[in-house]
Amino acid sequence: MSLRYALLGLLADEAGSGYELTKRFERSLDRYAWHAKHNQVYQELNRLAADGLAEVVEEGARGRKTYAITEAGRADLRHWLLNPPRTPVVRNEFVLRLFLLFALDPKEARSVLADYAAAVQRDLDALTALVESANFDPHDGVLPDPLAFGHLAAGFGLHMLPASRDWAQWAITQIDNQTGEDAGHEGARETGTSGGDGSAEDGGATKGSGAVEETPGS
Amino acid sequence: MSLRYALLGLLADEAGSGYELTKRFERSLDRYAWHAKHNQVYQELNRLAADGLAEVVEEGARGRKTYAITEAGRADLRHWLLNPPRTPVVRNEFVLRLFLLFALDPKEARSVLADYAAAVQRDLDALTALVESANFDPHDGVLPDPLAFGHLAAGFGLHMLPASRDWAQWAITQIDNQTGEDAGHEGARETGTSGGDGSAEDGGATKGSGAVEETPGS
DNA sequence: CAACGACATGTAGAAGTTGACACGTGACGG
DNA sequence: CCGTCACGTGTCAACTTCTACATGTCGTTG
Repeated sequence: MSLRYALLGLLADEAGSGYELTKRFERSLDRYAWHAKHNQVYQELNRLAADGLAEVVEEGARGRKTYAITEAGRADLRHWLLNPPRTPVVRNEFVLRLFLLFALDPKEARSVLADYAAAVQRDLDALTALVESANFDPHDGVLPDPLAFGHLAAGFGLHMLPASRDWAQWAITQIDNQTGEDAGHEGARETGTSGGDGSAEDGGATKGSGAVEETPGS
Repeated sequence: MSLRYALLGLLADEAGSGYELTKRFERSLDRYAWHAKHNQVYQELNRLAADGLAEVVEEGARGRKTYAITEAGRADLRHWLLNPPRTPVVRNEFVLRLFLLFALDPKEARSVLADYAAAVQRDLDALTALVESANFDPHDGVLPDPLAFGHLAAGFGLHMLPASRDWAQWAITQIDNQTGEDAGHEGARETGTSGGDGSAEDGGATKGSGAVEETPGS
């Protein structure tokens, strides 16, 4: 049912057509919150309209239909937002891959982590640039209104991306410490596999006594 | 196909039965990486065996079948780990809900955020306690081996949970600033809705000029 | 030894998601 | 005015996941 509420949420922000909503979906929710394809969006909009939670408020060129949320839709969305389930579903193929890295040998795992950290850094740079340019088109990214949809999402990225990158770098130091300790003959040299560019290297951190360390505290 | 690789990953760590793998799944992958139900696990194990990626190495009491990964399975997993897709799928009902908070009025949104921050803090406390008790049963959580599965996952939690909590607190200050500025008559009082306990309140932070601020830098 | 709860594995149908394809429209350049 | 490309909406079959149900076992307790 999450897709339904994702769409109701977007409609609560502003009415729009399937095509337009698909684009907004990709811009805002897709990365961290929820993924959906355009055909799913169209189908769900039809269902939303059938259930009276949204309605067609305009029909334009090329069969374009603009949907708006109804009062019933707002009430339903509100109820969903205020009643979180005990165990929400999380599916993240990124993270899954990272968690399973132990199945590779250390230098391969190190390479994947370095690539990941670099990619996260690129995302972060892009987001930072977007946020700092502070006066964007409201339809193109973050809104100036601090309560608005894009603002919360941007803040989320600005908090989570560094943490994600730092974790990857921490994991790299764990690997380096490990290979340096009990396999000192092939530890910390350039890896090469899958095009790692080494741009995510971390200085320091040569301790490491076995337990989890060097993590941000509570 | 992610479930398939999640299971191959767990099997690469250690052989196990469907029941046991389901438990390991819930303990390790479920929270951040991938969610699956027990019946899905059993079905996928059958398919894995049919495809030669896993095999039954032992049949015990109560029809219990212990599966182990095969060489083909290891190769397949390795290939998957080393070849990430351009756009992995992310679905997180938690985050979706948080992103759509703008559809509530400020005090309700504030309450949900406070609840969320408190819940994250509880998770973090639990994880910290687990990690600090440093000598757990290897089958019960984090392994002492720094490269091992649970270790990377625990480190992930220790990095991401504080960021997540901090984001929620940041969002709360954004709401407080907003309501304090242009609706000063009903801004920062106790909310009550859905049982917020206020334990995640943040002192300070009364600035706020419209753009995204007070976020960890690059 | 009967009852009971945790263990352990599964099936069936419905709902959600994916990937590929299909088809008409409007704008714009040549 | 013709081709082409982005726009815009949709269908369909295959696959994945969810909810609910079904079935039997082992160990413990009364």
